[in-house]
Amino acid sequence: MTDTSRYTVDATETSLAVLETLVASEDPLGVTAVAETVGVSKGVAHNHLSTLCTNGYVTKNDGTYSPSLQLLSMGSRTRDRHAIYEAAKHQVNNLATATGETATLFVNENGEGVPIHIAETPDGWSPPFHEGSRIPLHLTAPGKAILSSLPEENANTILETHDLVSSTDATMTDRSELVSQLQRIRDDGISFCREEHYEGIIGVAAPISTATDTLTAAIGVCGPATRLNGRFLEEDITGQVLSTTKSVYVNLA
Amino acid sequence: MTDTSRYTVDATETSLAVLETLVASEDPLGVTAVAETVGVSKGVAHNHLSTLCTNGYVTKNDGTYSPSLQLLSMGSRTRDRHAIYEAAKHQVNNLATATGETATLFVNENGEGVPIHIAETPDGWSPPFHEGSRIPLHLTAPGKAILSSLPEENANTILETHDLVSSTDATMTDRSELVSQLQRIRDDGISFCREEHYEGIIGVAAPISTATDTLTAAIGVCGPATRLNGRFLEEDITGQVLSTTKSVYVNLA
DNA sequence: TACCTTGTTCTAGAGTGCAGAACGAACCGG
DNA sequence: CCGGTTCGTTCTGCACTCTAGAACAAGGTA
Repeated sequence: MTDTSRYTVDATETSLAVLETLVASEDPLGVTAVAETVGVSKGVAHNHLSTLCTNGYVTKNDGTYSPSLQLLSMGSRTRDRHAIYEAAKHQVNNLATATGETATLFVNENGEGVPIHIAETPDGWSPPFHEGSRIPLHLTAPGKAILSSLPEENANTILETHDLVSSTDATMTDRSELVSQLQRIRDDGISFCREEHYEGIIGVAAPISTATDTLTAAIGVCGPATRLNGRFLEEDITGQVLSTTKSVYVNLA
Repeated sequence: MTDTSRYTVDATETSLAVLETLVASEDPLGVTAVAETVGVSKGVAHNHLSTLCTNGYVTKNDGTYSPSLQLLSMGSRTRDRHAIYEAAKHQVNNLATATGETATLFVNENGEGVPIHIAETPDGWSPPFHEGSRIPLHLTAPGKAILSSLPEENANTILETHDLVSSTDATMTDRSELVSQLQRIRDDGISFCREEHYEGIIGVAAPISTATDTLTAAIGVCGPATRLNGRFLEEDITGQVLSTTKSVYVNLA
């Protein structure tokens, strides 16, 4: 008995597992492969796949199944619910163009950092996360910027419910050390990440100030340390991030 | 008995209806509102909502529910399955910058046109559709470009299974007329839309040629007729669309 | 305080989703 | 051309899950 909370719809969980299996796979999958991955019988996998199919979440080609772009539609609708996205996306694009580096817009969802816009440059480098990923707040520059600008009690509940999981050697796993760094971020208005999330990747970010406290988001720039080292200050990328967040603030008013 | 095909998982359909209700709503919804919209009892709505919640598809705040950015994550993963997206996104961005107008990348999914990338300009105008929407192929310039470049039998099955639904007065609802227009598009390599999808919006598009016939996609430019009229030829926006698709072709090789 | 209206929990039984087996089609090597 | 394998699909009956509806708790309002 998979008793997560007594009032859980098992069939739904099976369907979601099927869908996630398809999304996670590189290539289209057949019924048998899905059944094995999810751990159900072939017949059941078939029932769930055809249900997802008739509802438009999955497409079928030559007996193999793939997730459909309906997910993109719902995802983009969900992103549009965050007012900050419309208010900031062009400025984030401009930031990427001006710096020649990847610029990102992060929001806080349930105590985790989620990039809802990633503006890449045509140089071919892409960050190792994608739009919609959940990334622990303490791991990235935008995440720490968000943490630093949250009301203190909210930040504390987040730190209590989410472990400071380690991602690289540089990850900040000590809470008191993190708290003092957050204070420095509050003082300076700027947040840095030095390979704390991925080896070889560094970033800067600043929180987006808001009149009301309902919004919490941050804008950042990140890229390979080999290319970016020193440039945050030398080329004033830091200043560009700050003025971007300020112009978004004006845009919101 | 909702007998769509005898082997359908009803509980899954209920959960999907719940999720879609949340996505469609502007604001977070409570249990009662969801129950009414979906047409189930309060208790059942609650079960499905908490199932979606524990699985990360929905977030809960003060007793109201919203769709979560997990949908964006899965949507963006699904988009990344289309190799054309990586190959074309920067060129589409450049096209938008060069023309000062909205540029789009469409693919064909199950006989419908789906924009998987929309590059807007900072002028504030946004197209009335969003990434992931399904749009009948005959309604848009990119859609017709796709139809024209499909192998003839595939195009025919699409025209047989999808009605030429009317969207505006200008919509092409006559099949033979459409077929002859498609031939012209094949000859010219370029496709136009003159308010056939929405009043006041016009567009140009060209299909992306491919060595293998597996890919079918198109790149276009669209915007308000009041601003765009005449400029397709005068400013050679048409030529820019064409050279963009050519450079993507090279990029794919 | 009394009375709404929320969200949540509970229960019992109708009916549905489940495993597993059987079917048919496609493919492959001999 | 044919036995063997593997696939997707269909089938069946029973166990158990999901459902409706009622009851409960918690807030808000007058």
